[in-house]
Amino acid sequence: MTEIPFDPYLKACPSRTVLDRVADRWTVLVVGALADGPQRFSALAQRVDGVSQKMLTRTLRGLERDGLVQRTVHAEVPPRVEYELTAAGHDVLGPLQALERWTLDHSADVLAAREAYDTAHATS
Amino acid sequence: MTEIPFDPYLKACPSRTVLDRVADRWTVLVVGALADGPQRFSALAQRVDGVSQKMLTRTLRGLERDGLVQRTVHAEVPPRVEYELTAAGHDVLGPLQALERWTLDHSADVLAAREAYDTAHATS
DNA sequence: GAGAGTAGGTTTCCTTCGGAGACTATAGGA
DNA sequence: TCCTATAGTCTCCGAAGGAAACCTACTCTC
Repeated sequence: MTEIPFDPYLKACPSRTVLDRVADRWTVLVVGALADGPQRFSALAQRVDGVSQKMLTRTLRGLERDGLVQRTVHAEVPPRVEYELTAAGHDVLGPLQALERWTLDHSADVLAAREAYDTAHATS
Repeated sequence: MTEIPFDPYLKACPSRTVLDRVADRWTVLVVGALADGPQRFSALAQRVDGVSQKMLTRTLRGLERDGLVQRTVHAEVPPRVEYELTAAGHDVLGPLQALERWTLDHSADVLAAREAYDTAHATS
């Protein structure tokens, strides 16, 4: 088989577009929110505070397109749509939750560093 | 001590801004490029193909402000500036490289899923 | 049978972000 | 005197993201 060395450091490499999907703030939060199991659109909108409907829709569509999320429409009234992680989606959960955990563990440090930096670089 | 439960799922939580820094495509690539050791600005610009000078500068400044990168100016002519990861920067390297590795390992699957999706949803 | 409610979007408008490319400061060398 | 090299900054413009109104389909209430 042909050896295609994916390299996201190259602008033109398709893997760059994959990285773009995954290294995104809404992706991290939405996939993280789906870790507990299937969720409805409105439940996700509540859980991921501050996401606009447009961006939630776009993020979910993107994840569905990339095979990370399964979208299921239940033909009821009012309609019910459920999103859940696919096998590939569970795969990416590991790295993304690692990122999320790092954020939790180091937020205090980072915020302190910011304050120190801003103090040191204040327009005197 | 006061218990401040950081939660990036909340819009107003400061940890959201930390996640924004770290869940960013340029951050992933720049920190990844610094994994091999100190790098000069121009070396980073070459390694991270497609990054504009503006975004490279902004990303590095942000990482410096957050205490993840150390910036060292050598007073020479022409000037020489070196960037290297701090201890905290090495900490975040783990999750970020995990993401990068996932991207490498799953790009083919994701690209295939995209093609399948686009075929299925083509405007007929 | 007119109007309201509900879920999951889509559309519109406006602000902000990101990219391309020109411009800057500095000092040694031709 | 002019050129070069480095690490940026500045300016302009198009694209992305956020807020909020609108849409659809059906069902329930009055």
